Amino acid sequence: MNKYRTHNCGDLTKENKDQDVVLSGWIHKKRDHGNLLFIDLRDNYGLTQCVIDKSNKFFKELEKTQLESVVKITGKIVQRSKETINKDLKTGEIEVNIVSFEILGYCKELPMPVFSEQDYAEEIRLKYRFLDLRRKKIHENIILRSKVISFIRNKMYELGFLEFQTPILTSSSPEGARDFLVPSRLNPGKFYALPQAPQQFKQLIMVSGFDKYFQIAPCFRDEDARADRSPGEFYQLDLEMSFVEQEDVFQVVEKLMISLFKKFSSKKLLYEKFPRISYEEAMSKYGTDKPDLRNPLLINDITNIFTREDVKFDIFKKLVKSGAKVKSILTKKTNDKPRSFFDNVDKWAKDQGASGLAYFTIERDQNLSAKGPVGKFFSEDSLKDIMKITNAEVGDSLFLACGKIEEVQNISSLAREKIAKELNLIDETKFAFCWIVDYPMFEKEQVTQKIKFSHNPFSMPQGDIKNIDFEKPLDIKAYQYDIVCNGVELSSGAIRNHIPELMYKLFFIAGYDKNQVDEKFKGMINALSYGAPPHGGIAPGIDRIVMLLANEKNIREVTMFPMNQNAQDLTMGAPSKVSEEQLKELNLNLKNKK
RNA sequence: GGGGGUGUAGCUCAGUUGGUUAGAGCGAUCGCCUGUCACGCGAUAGGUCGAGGGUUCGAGUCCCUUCACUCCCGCCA
Repeated sequence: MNKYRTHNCGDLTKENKDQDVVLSGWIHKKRDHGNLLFIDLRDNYGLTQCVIDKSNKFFKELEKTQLESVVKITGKIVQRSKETINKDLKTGEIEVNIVSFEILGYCKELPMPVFSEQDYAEEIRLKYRFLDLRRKKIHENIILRSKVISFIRNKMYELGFLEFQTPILTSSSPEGARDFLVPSRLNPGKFYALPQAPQQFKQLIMVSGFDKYFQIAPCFRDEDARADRSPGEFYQLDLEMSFVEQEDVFQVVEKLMISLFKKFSSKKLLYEKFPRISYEEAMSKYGTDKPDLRNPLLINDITNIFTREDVKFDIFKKLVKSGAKVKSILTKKTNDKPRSFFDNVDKWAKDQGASGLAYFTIERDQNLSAKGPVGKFFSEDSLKDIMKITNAEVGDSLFLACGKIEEVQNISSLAREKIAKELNLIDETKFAFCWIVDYPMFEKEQVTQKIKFSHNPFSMPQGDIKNIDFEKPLDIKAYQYDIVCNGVELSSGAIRNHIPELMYKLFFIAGYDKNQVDEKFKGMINALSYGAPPHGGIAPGIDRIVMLLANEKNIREVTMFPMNQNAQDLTMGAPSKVSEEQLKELNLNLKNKK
């Protein structure tokens, strides 16, 4: 028999009554009646109420034992009387009559309570992460994460994929995020980099003939944090497949996501075949390439309205003349909304750095008219045209943003989200997946006006490879795609360019000659020259998937030992100083010694 | 690098227009209590009001500087 327990704290029921049991766990809560003491004993599996009274010689000692101490309790199961049953507890029909107990791990006074559903400052939570992780919600999130990863592994094997590890110490890559560097002792003055993603390795795996690869891969990027982005490290479900087209990748990912989200959430999937939306369409309808399709609001371009003689909205007309665009967001049946609703949205837009949002509501007496501060600028005819473009009806309202195309897309995308929230239009019980496809291969850099890769330089351009018009690089689309769920970008992926000659041509457009490409991507280009299969893949973010499933807004709620915003691990005290000896061995000198 | 928010007891927070000795709940300690499950009741301890400087007769409160945490922009092929 195990020395510490015969059962865990989650599995005793009235079936076990009269049995002698041993339980070990944490003292979750005490209810001390002076001569009678209830103890909720907790372990990973649940809570069990244990009782002791003053006739027991251990009573005084147990009464004084701190919460969160680890104890071993020996006792007998008794069935609770009907009035004392706790229906909220799996083990609520029984309790353990304590015979003896022993402290296995003493607990000092707690810096933060474990028994509480209150929110605490991140600082204290991260410093005492081991205590924080005992708390119910996050404990369950972490267990969920483990189950999700295990499910993904099984499913990927089922779909014919093999998991391979790729190096953690690798070479610094010239493009992309900032690298984490690791000095090499044996190669003084040289550095390894931690992989930003196993991108080149997974392509090499395809060239090596393994056909279908996946990995729950750690990725390291030295960039600033966000609520949904850990500083430093995160995990991807990295996958790559040979002899596939874009749709083949979609099939695999849809199968995985649908089964995963059905298993781990009670929320319904809005689409079982994820809509394919072109980048262009997404930008024009939603103002972003990560649209939340639960949000029914649509954006329309009504720039042309402001070239009409019978529209007198001079501020917008002037801007339009100098190249500005006007985007509208339609809200249905909002004529009964108070003025403050509209003004708050306008004020919010100004807080976002935009010049604000004009608005009016369409009414009809004898004639059509626009009500609102700028309503008077629109003729009846112009309103009819607006209604045609936007599908607006009498009683609906329109919010208008005007400015440079990038700015107006940005603010209308944010406004779409904001207004939907205000009007409570987002169905929180649904998951809405979609694919964003047909990304442009190149884009013009704002400042320098230079042509550069818009996403992954290794992506395959669309169309007949022999007939690509390299003279018009901005027209070239790539087999490059994103998967988005509820407005969260889960991943980018692509069919890769496995033809070195084509790669040189594309890199030339972005300003790299052959020698530079050979130098920068030595391993890749070389490998592709020895018989590379057509291949492609994607790498959905594990952390964000778990966030969606756990209904959390912050990635630290699904990460066991996250770093804070300054990329410090408060539990372990990382990063930390190192000794002179270590630096010397690595051939390093610190420039600014403190 | 920039912008916003927060910082008061171990924890979560209140603290009015600048005004006497800075409060509450939880936790801790002590006492009472044999059916609780957020047990109850009573008492005690616990504060560099993030730090520094300034204005003022007087600063938790106003001003300046600074630090920490957090959210956002930049960044994240």
